[in-house]
Amino acid sequence: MNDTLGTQVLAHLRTQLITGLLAPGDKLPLRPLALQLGVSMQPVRDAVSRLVAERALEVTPKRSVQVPLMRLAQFKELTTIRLGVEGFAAEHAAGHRGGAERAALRRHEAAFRRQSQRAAPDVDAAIVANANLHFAIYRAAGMPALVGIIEGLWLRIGPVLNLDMRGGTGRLASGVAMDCHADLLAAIERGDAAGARDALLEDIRNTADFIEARGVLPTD
Amino acid sequence: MNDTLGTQVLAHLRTQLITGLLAPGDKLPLRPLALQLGVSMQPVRDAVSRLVAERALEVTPKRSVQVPLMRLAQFKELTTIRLGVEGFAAEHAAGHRGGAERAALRRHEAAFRRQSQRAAPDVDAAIVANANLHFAIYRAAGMPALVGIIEGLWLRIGPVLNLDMRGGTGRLASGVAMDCHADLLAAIERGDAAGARDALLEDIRNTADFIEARGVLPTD
DNA sequence: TGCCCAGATCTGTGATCACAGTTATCGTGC
DNA sequence: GCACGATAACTGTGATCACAGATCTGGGCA
Repeated sequence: MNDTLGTQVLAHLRTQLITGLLAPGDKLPLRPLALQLGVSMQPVRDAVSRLVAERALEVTPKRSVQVPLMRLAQFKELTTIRLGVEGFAAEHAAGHRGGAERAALRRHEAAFRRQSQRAAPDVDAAIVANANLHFAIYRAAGMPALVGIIEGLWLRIGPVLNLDMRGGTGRLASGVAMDCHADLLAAIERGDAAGARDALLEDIRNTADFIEARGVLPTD
Repeated sequence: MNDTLGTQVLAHLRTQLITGLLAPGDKLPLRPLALQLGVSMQPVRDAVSRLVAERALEVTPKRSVQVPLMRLAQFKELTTIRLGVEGFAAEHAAGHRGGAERAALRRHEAAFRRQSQRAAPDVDAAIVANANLHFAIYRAAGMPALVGIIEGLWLRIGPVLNLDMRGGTGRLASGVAMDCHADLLAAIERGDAAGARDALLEDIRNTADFIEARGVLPTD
């Protein structure tokens, strides 16, 4: 049942959104999209409809589907929510210690660190490793519904965050994310809920501050 | 643009879910539903598709759409998430004090109290007043995206909570919810973020404990 | 050369049909 | 009377057409 065409189209669009391959403002007309993916319009309608429900896409009053533009205020709001919700998840993840997940955590952290330290980082690989690390932690909280909520947040903020990283602004090389990840893992491994939360909050805040400082988000 | 048929069907189904008129396990076949609402299958497909995206409905492997059954573990998980997310919203609502919203808050609280104190409460009115009160608070936090997340949580847990209340189990008459609401409003009016959070958490916990004690949720 | 208005083309929405798979029902055989 | 099997009705999914409204394009006028 998960292999319907609509579901496949959905997965395709989700990864494009989260990895920043689709930028805010990009139009997604149904018919050309269907043609490009080799399916009829109906599965595309289903997938787009679901993403519109999660506000990962929007249909404008002018009858066109696009990746929502994000104003600075909305970015700050989503960041505040992320601090609350993802911080909450990190606390619980540290509480549960993530048993079997520990190895995966270390693997993703190493993958991200490897890209950060390279002279010419593979941005795609870094983005994927970062997402894998974060979601491995969130899953360790043992609350699938919470992971779903966080996925919704990433779906909305992903185009902004990763479009920026993809632009090659050198944030990766700064290594601040790397340090946060190290603190985060250490806190989780010693079962320090408050420490894990704080490390994660710093990671989120650093990223958000960097984006905001670039001043590319419209203010009105 | 908001007045498409699909959006109208969506609104109809949402209220039915939140108010407990649709119970877990209820089937929602597209064709009969379309016939009943006097529209074609397509708008119903759109609406159902969006609710499936929010996990407020699910399509079984056997090809039928239904309100998801909820196991005790899932109920507890959703309750934990509500404690985290709605508590977070209450904190921020108290921080912002909710200026213009204060009057609305008191009005909804009064409406709920009125029904609770009646010998024969109007369950529908009480459910609506309770929802209005909670969401007026969440809106006061000034984060629309957060309100959307909480709506998603209520959409999933509403069928369980309000189906129970609708069953006439006398929880309304006990007056515990009433007391929590009073504490909650008092805390918000004096700008006490921690107090507002605690009062809300107690409200959520009381409700959840009551449902769990009834033992109607399957454990496997 | 610059502006504006019509027609062509594109947009999402709604409706309808075909199809494969499931479920229910009813008749048949024991 | 009961179990079983075929068939009919129903399920969501995919495809396609019609339609109203927005957008783009190109030609004609000032």
